[in-house]
Amino acid sequence: MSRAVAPESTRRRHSEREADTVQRLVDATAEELEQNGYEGLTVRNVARRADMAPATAYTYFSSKDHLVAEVFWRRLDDLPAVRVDRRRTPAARVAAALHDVGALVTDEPRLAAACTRALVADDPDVRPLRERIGRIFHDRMATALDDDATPAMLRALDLAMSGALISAGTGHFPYDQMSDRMAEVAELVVRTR
Amino acid sequence: MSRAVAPESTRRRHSEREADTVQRLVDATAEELEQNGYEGLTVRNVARRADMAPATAYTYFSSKDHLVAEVFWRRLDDLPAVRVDRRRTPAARVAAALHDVGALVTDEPRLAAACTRALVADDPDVRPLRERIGRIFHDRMATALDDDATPAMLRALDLAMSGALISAGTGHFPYDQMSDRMAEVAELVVRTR
DNA sequence: CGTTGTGTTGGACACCTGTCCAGGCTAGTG
DNA sequence: CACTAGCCTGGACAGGTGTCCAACACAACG
Repeated sequence: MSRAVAPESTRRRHSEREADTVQRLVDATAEELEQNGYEGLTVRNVARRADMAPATAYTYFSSKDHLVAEVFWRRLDDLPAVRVDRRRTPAARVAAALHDVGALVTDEPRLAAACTRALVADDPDVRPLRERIGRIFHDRMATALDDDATPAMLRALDLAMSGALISAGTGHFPYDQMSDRMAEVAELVVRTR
Repeated sequence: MSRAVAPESTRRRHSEREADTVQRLVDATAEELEQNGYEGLTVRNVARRADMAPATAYTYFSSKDHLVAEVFWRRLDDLPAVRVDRRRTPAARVAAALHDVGALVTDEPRLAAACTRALVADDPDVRPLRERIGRIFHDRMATALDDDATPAMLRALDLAMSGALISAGTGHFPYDQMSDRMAEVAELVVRTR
């Protein structure tokens, strides 16, 4: 990973200068989100915080949802790789693989809650980010389970993971329970063949 | 169920006349959604279609999300009750219980897709509807499984169901696969004790 | 037959959204 | 040093959002 090779999430390719502009926007979004949450978030506010004209922000991001999705994706992409301890049960390995994700959403609940909204947006620029994010979760769980998993198990875990993010994001349960809940699902879903 | 006793989803209690106004709004929302989808949906458009002033619509519904959530909830609430055939496997019973839900979202994909967005809104008027809708799914699955289910299994299925709705709603798979996918999850999750 | 209460109305409000584009600034090249 | 790309800017645009409120219509009641 990651920032070294220019990421392709935004609307255009990046020169060094542009990459910096994008980075400033990403940082400003995270700050704005932390302080004022999704409701307070405005592309124009973010631009002001990043000290640039709104039109510039719109050059790189098509909407606030795009901005939020990008921030979340970068956070996830920066997470340390999954390390698999094969002595543990499959459920424990899933929980471990999702531990960092759980910590992330627990640490930045407003970012996480914002994603609940942003990731379902049908802005065409959000879709690829949604897919990448889904793939990150999928790959973490697949890695954790390695050959204890069948495709059907992974499909079940993928569904549960989306559900967990949404449920926590809408306040159904606290973010810090997320990896435990997923462990519970894994417990039921996975068995050695 | 249902419409006979005034439902409490909307902002205010209803006289007969008000209940009629609300019903017109609900119908207009469904039509508007079917024809123009969520993006084209505007409280003012819905009001125009229902042949009333926008201010009137806002008296009963706080936002388009509230409108959409209400429509979906009414559709679900009107579904025939779950009938349990105990000779079938638990997974088959879950699939059967969700069959009507699958048919609903397959028949009205634009309504379903709109819900993907509307139900995560943090409009305070949406929350109770989100909860009721969650409860409908939960109860259908709990009824289908009866005492083959543990609380942990139901929690897992609840997560998977939210995930399924979101995944289908964002185009990850078609709505007509929803109950099959849930059957697959149930297959993994449920076993007799 | 008036009065009262309930529901509806239209229009103004402040603010947000995403788009557009002519013009300005600046770094790097020749 | 002058010039040209490349990037940024400011401001205007048409639309949408949700709120408010004074005025209105009309049924039901006494």
